[in-house]
Amino acid sequence: MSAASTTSGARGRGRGGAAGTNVSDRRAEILAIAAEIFARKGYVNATVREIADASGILAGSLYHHFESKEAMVDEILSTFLTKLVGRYEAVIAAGDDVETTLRTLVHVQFEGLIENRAAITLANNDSYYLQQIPRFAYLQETGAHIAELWSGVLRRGVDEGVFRSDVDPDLVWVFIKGAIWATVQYLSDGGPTASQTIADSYLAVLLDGVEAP
Amino acid sequence: MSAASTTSGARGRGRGGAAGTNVSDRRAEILAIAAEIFARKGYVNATVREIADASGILAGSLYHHFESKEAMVDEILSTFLTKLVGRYEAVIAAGDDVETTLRTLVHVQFEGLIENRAAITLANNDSYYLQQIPRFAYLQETGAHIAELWSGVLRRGVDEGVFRSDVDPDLVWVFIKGAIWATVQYLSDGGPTASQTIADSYLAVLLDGVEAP
DNA sequence: GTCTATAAAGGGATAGAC
DNA sequence: GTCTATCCCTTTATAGAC
Repeated sequence: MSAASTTSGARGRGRGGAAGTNVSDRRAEILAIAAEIFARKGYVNATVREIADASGILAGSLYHHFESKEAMVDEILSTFLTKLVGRYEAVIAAGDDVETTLRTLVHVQFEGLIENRAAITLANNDSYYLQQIPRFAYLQETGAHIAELWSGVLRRGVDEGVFRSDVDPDLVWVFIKGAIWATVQYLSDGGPTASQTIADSYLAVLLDGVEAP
Repeated sequence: MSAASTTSGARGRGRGGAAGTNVSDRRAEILAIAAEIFARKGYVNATVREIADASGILAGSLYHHFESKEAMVDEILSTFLTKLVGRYEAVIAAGDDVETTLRTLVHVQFEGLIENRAAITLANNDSYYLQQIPRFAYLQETGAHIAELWSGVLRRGVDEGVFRSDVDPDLVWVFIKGAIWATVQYLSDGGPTASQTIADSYLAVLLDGVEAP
């Protein structure tokens, strides 16, 4: 997580402007473009020339804004993950009953799906490779932390007799994560269905199963 | 994996082959090594030099066996997919009742998970990118065909009143596929649990949900 | 803040010797 | 069937002009 604050930075030359179009806006703009390209072509296959091109500048000029290609994807992923973990923790801290907590977590997960489509696609497709780079070790750590949050809720549900006890909560989290993240493709493949509807469909299947009542 | 120990020795001309070592064996051997490397590092990031190295030969020599790097991954994926589709179709053709068919499909899917770990990881991580290359257009077509097979079974179950009718079968297939394929990572991350057990855990959740009875 | 120009490295692939 | 040697291309990143 510390990676978020470590981003290239240092060049923050007294900026901190409060209003108006400033460096941060341009940075954010380029970063959003980069995220889309990373998501579409994969991190390794996306080139800085493409990103610069899509941003209307030349490749060399990118390095005025970012330290490196790695720094760009680092900022995209760490920003997204920090936000996501924050939401999860807030939901859990709210202290609702365990089924409500699970329902809310699933909704949060699905909402994030659209809002952060590019970052999630990127995480989906390239985490495995990026994790091998020391700089991105936090991906695995954060993944483990998120798994802990979810399976903690599931375990609590088992303890309270709300959820079935014959299936390993860690494994259930793997199922949930896989199922939800897989819908990213479904959504971008033209599915017009709102994320709320899909979230409810998933909750129906997750809580009660596919068998007819 | 043990191939790693043969690193670039290059002088290993022993051939130690027992009787019957032929071209096809060597091809298959190299292809298996390539699949592991593709799975571990991603298609784009894996280099032909690495594959050659792990195979105990030099990069140029690979081209005696394969036309190109693309041809290697093509063969890995198409072989795997052909086999997988064949199994699905056989299960469906068996004509069991719809719940049994679904159960068997899930088991087939999980069995393939271990047997074809490398190919599935590869499909998981790199399909998205590879699909953009004309040569790999069949990945999308085969994916659509597989989706049809599964959601066909699900639809039949809905028609027969065995499965709930309030959730889109296409969407359920996305959930199922995501959940099962996500366990690849779980399995290779040291999970010793046999695929049978995991398959049954998933079926329990899929059919009846996580709520306590 | 962007451009021109280019360095430095690594990639896939080929030709021909053995 | 493998090695030697190498070509050609693309990539990330840098230096300095404007």
